[in-house]
Amino acid sequence: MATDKIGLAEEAVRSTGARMTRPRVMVLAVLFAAERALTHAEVEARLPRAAEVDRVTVYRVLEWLVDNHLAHKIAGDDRVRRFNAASHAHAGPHAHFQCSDCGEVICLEEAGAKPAVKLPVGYKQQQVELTIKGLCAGCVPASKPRTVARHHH
Amino acid sequence: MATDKIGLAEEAVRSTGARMTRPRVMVLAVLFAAERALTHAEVEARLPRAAEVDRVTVYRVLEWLVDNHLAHKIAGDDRVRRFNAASHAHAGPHAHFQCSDCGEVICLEEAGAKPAVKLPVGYKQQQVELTIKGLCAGCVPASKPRTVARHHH
DNA sequence: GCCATTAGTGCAATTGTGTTGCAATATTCG
DNA sequence: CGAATATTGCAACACAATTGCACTAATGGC
Ligand SMILES: [Mn+2]
Ligand SMILES: [Mn+2]
Ligand SMILES: [Zn+2]
Ligand SMILES: [Zn+2]
Repeated sequence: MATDKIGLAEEAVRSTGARMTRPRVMVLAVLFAAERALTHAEVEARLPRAAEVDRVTVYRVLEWLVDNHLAHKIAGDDRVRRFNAASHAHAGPHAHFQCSDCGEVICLEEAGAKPAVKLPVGYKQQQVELTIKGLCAGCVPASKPRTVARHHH
Repeated sequence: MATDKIGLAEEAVRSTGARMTRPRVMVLAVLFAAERALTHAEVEARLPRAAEVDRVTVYRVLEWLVDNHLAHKIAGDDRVRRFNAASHAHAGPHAHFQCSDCGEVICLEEAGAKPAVKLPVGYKQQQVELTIKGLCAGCVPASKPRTVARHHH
């Protein structure tokens, strides 16, 4: 499943200078192999049975990956955090899409520059986040009879 | 506290055509009187003692206000939802600021147009959200000795 | 104004995601 | 190898939000 990403993950973890542990490598490999942002539960589900990583450890590893710039975290409307490997494709700042039905999150390429906004005096800007909300392909009500089953919920 | 807003709130609730109830009026009045987006807990705390609205009802009323376009909901990084009355000032789409320390959310005027983004085929855009993250005036580490106590947490 | 209809509410229990404390384990470095 | 200590596993916890259901009250017709 994420087997071919393990080498990459090991290298990435080693590059931080911190200890290289199985949970860190396996979780990052799962993120590398993912086509979209994953929730904690999804990461856990995608870990190979043999990996056996504790729930709490997965939480801590995900946090650690974000702190070490190996992943980024997206806070969704549904109170669930989703994580993406910080790959080359999405190295810089970029926009996100979130499905308002199933919660799916994907990274987007950004066309123009982000608009400037004026903050009240004393406020300090750190980061600008642009999120498109809408329906993913799986959640758009089909005009023609549906062939695929609705994914989650 | 929110006494002078009650009339406005009554009118707004009535305008939806749905039943006018004390919880709806009181909660909306609290939002009208607020200078920033409020969490459920903050709304509850600002309701006059005499109002006596159940916790769950406050949740349901807030949701109802959003569905009826009398308020809008902002999902923060801290997994807490915040609500703002949909006043004239912030009738249209606008950006938000969220403090990454205390979680405070305020509405912002937007300067330029929102940048266009291209969605994958089959995806449908509903809404664009722009959020500035940073530190609010109360949370910016003071260069000069602090006089005001750190607000919340 | 009274009453029937039913939308809205209160209360208790429950869910779901994420956190904390602490003892046990495993990585790294000399 | 063995010490130092970063990381993990486990259990308990925190807390916003949701659900089920019986009870209450707003509304509209009479
Ligand atoms: Mn991303
Ligand atoms: Mn707003
Ligand atoms: Zn979807
Ligand atoms: Zn703040």
